[in-house]
Amino acid sequence: MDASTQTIAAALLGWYDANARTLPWRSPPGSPPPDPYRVWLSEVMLQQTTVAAVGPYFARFTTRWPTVEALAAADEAEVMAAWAGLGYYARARNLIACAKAVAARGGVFPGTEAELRALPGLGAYTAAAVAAIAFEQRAVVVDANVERVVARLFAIDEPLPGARKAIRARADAITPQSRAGDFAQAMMDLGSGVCTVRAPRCLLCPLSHACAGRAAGAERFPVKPPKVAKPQRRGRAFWIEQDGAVWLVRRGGTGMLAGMRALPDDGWSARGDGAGEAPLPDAAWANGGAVRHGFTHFDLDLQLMLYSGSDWVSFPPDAGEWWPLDQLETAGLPTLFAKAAQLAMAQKE
DNA sequence: TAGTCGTGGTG
DNA sequence: TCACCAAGACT
Repeated sequence: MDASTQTIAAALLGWYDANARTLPWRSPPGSPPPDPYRVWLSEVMLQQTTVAAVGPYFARFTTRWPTVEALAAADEAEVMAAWAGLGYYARARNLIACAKAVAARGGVFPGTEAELRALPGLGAYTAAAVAAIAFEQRAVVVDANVERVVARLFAIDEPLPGARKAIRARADAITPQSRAGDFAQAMMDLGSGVCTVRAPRCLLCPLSHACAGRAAGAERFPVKPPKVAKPQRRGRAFWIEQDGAVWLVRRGGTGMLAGMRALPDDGWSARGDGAGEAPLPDAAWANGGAVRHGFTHFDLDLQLMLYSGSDWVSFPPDAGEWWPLDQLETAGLPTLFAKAAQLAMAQKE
C-alpha cells in the first residue's frame, strides 16, 4: 500500500470516528463487533433497500426471532408475511434457507468470506460485509456506495458495468489491513450522506483533497449505460368475499412475489397482456377499479374485479384460504395486493 | 452476461 | 410529476 492509499483510509476512518451514524445493527467505531446474526440480517434487509425502510423490519424480526436458531425454527409463512412490504421476496426465501443451514451447524455463522459466500442469499457484497463487520476480517466490500465513491475518487470514465473490475481493484487498494469493517461502513456512510448520487457535498468530504473526479464534476461518476424504457403490462386480480372473509392464495414458484399471500389473478406476471383467465369465467364480475404499480422492469395496470355472485360456495378451484377482513393487515400481502385490498375495502362503504 | 426481482424516498 | 435508484443475488 502506498502513501496516498494509506492517507485515504486514515482520513476516512478519522471522519468515521467522529461522524458514524448510529444504527440498530451497528457497533460504535472501534468497539467490538455486533452479533453476526444481526449483521447478517441487516445486510440482507439492506440489499437494494434504504436504511429508513429497513429500520422497523429489523426491529420486528429481532424481537420476534432473537437468534438465527429461532428464525430457523419459525413457521415459513410467518417469516414471509413479516417480510411483506420490504420487496425482493427471494431474499426472504433465501433468509429462511440460510438460517436453517446455520442452525444445522450449531447456530454459529462461519467466520470467513469464502464460507459465508456459500450460504444462500449471500453474494460477493454481503459475504464481504459480514466477514468484515462481524468477524473483523479484511474483505473488500463493494456496494453501490463504494462504486460511486471509488469511481469519483479515481475519476473512472468507463461506464458500468464494465468499470466494476477497475473499481474493485481500486477499492482493494484503499482497504486497510485492520478496521476493514469500519472502513466499509465509513464508505457507505460517506456515500449515503456526503458523496450522494445527486448534489454531492464535496465541501464536507474528508476525501475531497484526494478526489480526482471532483474537478470534472463528481456527479458525472460513475458513468452509467443508457436506460431502457419500462414496458406497460395489464392484468386482473379478483376479490372474492364471503362472510366477512376474502379468498387469498399463496403464490408458488420462484418468480414474482413467490411465496407471498395474494389475491387470485389472471396470470399477469407471466403474460402481461391482460388476456389471462379469471378463476370463475362464468361468474358475474363487477369492475372494482384499477391499481397502478411500478415494478423494477415493468409498470402494471391491475384491474380489480369484484365477485358479486352468491353461488360460489364450491369455489375455490385451487388451494387458498379464507382470510378475515378485520385481520387483513396480518396476511402479509405484498404492496401491490395491499393496494388492491384497500381499493376493495373502500368500496364497501 | 443480461434479465429478473419490489418498494418507497427524493430532487 | 416522474425519472432515478438504494448496504444485490441469482440464473
